[in-house]
Amino acid sequence: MEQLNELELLMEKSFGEEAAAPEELFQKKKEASFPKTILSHGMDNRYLVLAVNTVQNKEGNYEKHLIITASQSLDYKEQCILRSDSSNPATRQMLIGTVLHEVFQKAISSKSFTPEKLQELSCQIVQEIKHLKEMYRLNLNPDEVKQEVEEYLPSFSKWAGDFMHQGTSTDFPQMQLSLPSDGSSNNPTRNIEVINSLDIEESIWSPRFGLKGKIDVTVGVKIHQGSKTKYKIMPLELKTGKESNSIEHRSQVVLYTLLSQERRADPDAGLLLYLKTGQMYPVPANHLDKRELLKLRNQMAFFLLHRISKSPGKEKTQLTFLPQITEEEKTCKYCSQVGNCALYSRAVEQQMDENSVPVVMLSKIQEETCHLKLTHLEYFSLWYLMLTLESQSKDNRKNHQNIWLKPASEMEESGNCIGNLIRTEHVKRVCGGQYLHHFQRKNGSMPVTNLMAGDRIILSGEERTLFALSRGYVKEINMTTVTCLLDRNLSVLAESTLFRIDQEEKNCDIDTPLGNLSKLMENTNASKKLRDLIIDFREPQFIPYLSSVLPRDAKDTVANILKGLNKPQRQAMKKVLLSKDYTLIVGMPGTGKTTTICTLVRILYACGFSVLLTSFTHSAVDNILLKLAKFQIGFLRLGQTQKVHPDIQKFTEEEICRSKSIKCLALLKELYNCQLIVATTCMGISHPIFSHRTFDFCIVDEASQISQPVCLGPLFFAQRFVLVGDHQQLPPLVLNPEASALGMSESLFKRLEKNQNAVVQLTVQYRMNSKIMSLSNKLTYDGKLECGSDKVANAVINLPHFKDVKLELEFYADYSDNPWLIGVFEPNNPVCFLNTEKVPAPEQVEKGGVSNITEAKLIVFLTSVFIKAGCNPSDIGIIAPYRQQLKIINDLLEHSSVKMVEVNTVDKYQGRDKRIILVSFVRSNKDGTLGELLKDWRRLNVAITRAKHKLILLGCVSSLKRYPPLEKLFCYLNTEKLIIDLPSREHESLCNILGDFQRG
DNA sequence: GCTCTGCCTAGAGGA
Repeated sequence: MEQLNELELLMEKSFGEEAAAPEELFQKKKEASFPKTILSHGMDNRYLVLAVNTVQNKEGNYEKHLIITASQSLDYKEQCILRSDSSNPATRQMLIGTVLHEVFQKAISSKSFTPEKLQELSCQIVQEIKHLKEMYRLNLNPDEVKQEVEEYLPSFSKWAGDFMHQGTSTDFPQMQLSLPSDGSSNNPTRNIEVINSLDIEESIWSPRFGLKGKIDVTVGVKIHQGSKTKYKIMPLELKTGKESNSIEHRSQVVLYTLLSQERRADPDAGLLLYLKTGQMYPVPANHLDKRELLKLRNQMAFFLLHRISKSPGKEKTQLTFLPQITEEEKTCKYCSQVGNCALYSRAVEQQMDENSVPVVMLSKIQEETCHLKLTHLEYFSLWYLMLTLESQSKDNRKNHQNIWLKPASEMEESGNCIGNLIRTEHVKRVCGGQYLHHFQRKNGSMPVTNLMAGDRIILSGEERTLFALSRGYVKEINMTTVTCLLDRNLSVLAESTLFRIDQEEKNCDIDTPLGNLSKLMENTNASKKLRDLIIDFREPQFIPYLSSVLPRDAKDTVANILKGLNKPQRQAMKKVLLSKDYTLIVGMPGTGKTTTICTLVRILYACGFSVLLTSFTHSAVDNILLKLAKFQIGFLRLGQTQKVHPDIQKFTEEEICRSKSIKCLALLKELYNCQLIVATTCMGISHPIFSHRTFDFCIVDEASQISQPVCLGPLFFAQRFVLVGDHQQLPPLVLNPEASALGMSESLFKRLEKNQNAVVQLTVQYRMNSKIMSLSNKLTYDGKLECGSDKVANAVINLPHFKDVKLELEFYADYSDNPWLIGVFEPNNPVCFLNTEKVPAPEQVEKGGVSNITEAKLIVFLTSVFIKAGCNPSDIGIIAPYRQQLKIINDLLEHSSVKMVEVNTVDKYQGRDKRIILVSFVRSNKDGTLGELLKDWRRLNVAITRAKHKLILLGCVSSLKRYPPLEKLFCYLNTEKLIIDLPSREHESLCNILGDFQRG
């Protein structure tokens, strides 16, 4: 039964039929196995396999069903299901290994290895939520895990008794250890004494060797040789598996000695401790070994660095070949990456002949990939290439080298670093692996900085040797102190240590989308269905009659909920309920997407369906949940509590565990299984809940803004899915131009829209009045948008003091012959474009971005007038495509003491609205320079669909009409006579008025 | 040419 260890083991009582084994053979086996076997609980238990059946399960995966018995009389049998779970490489041994590491680390830190202490520690650690979560994932019984952990404990005590007792040098175990620094000395026998633990999980990055890692235990060791004693600080590596003292294990220790040199003197050697037996081996770090390991490291790095190449002559970028596939079948047999390796080889390298791949491996590749069509392989390689390109794009590769190379004082100028910090107050342990630290500037106050609460950071010492001590995030920052949650406790360092904090680079997560892509290619029913639908565009199917899906007792409730909806919304609900595969809901601007999703969830809930609710961002997920919470519908919100909306935090796993003080697996299971509705972001799908639960429906909001491999993630866990979005609004963000050209910004929503029978459009909108709505109807929606009611259609802005303001303005200047001001502020003119051509208002291009100071001044003037006329500042929104312009506008507003007016980019305003929107288009030049941003008609569509009652557009018509989308807009505005020219030098007179305004 | 959001992510063991 040895080989069962690598498989997920599931025991179920069963008295099912079994295939009979030949009687003779069976008798022999029975006699051979039973007499010697101890039939008890625990690790050494033995069973006899009576029959084996291979069965395909619901998900299409193959399982082995064994009938086994533990009794000689054969009257008590059990069924044992063996599942090879390739998508989930975590195993029981890994979990037990992790727990044992923690127990040992806690014991050595507290310098106590008494059986009582060890017992207490294992009890505590096994009960920690993070481990219970893994037990849930792996279907393990906590008692069994605890029992298995406890079997190691006597060896812990034995080890401590051998190496850590009080005594003379010769009392310690003798070991063969020749330290490289001793030269070729004669006698390699030493007595080894472990004094203490100096650090646990010490995290070291070594730019010098190009390595990083965490050292299990950093120990102080005395090496006795005769009367001589040497003191060394060494890495101690713990192993819980078989005592192999293998080349792999020893090499790992050698690498740790290299890391260790970044912080202190060369340890010359490290220690390898097998916790099963308490046996410890010294590992000398010989020069030649180090050199060979670094050579291997460099070969690996080479392949990782050159994942793509441009073929000579051609402009086309391609994925490069991976290192040659090994010829050893055995190595492949136990590799967790065989599937991916075969897939890459077949799809990317297209290696299908004996010249490029070892013959024995060809069949392996064939076996792993034969279920895939050419279209699937092409989809895989294209997305693999695009994801790789994107992950290598400039913004994602801001490397860590500055933290290492540049002093903090220099880095502070960028605003991403704070140096010269000392620790104040005590370090507070918040929970396992999170420590609250307070820092203060050693002399003086904090520098000007971009760092904000919630930012991920890297903490280093000012000294180079203390590079990247810990990672974490900023909890709070003010003029005098920074509070950080760090993954390590820094109180082990001297109090006078000077620290620096650097903002962590954004490393784009390529693992999740790649993992999803790989999963899409798996030979399971769920993946096959998604491949059919997504790659091969199989037509989505629908059930003809609602009666077959609606439970009778839910009909009234559903009918009631439907009452509150408009016609297209009801159609959407119906379509979803009838769907067997998927539905796409197009939510045009202002059509109540969030309300529609909320209603959809309520209906599905009433029917007893389970729903997985997701979106790319936390805020989009919470928007729906905030509405849902009002209807007394229960749900579980997964994800980090600190990222969740404060009103939703009480629904997070962490909060529920805390408030109900959940400390056992049974309660955790109940928590995971009790809600029909589970909500999380698309990236949150590695949660253990998804290794057991599937859902009737998966709803993805903002789907038109999510890239395909990310959007795919949650879809694996549901029978059918609903994508909600609008591809006429902004697409997924892609940084790399080549990836973008290859089609990376096409969302799954856009791709599947080809199947029109799956699409429902929400066309009735409740945001814009009819004049504002007409713009995007002409520009993008072909007149499909309609107002929800006359009230919506005719709504205008209310400016109670406008008459007074008008009088005041006329006091300064005569506007009778150029009444543009009235044109702008008149509530019955909901749309106008102010042309700055004659002013003029030229743009400024700097390295930080594009801006337009004249436009900014005009915008601020208009805003001030709206407020003076009685408009609530929080009803006004200012939009510009460029960050630099926002900065200038914000500065001017602050100068004019205008508060509560929200200034943001077009991209950030997607999904939001305001009563009044002012748009500054910024671009204005004579040389014809065009930026990329305004070329995208979807960005323009978003910009002009945010205002409810009044939309003021500001820019230079002659420059802007070079952009096709804007040209189309001007064409319409012209026919409606909505473009107003500003007179020459108008901004100067207005600025004077503004000054008087504020004084008055 | 200037738009930016998700991820706790190194190592826990197998042979």
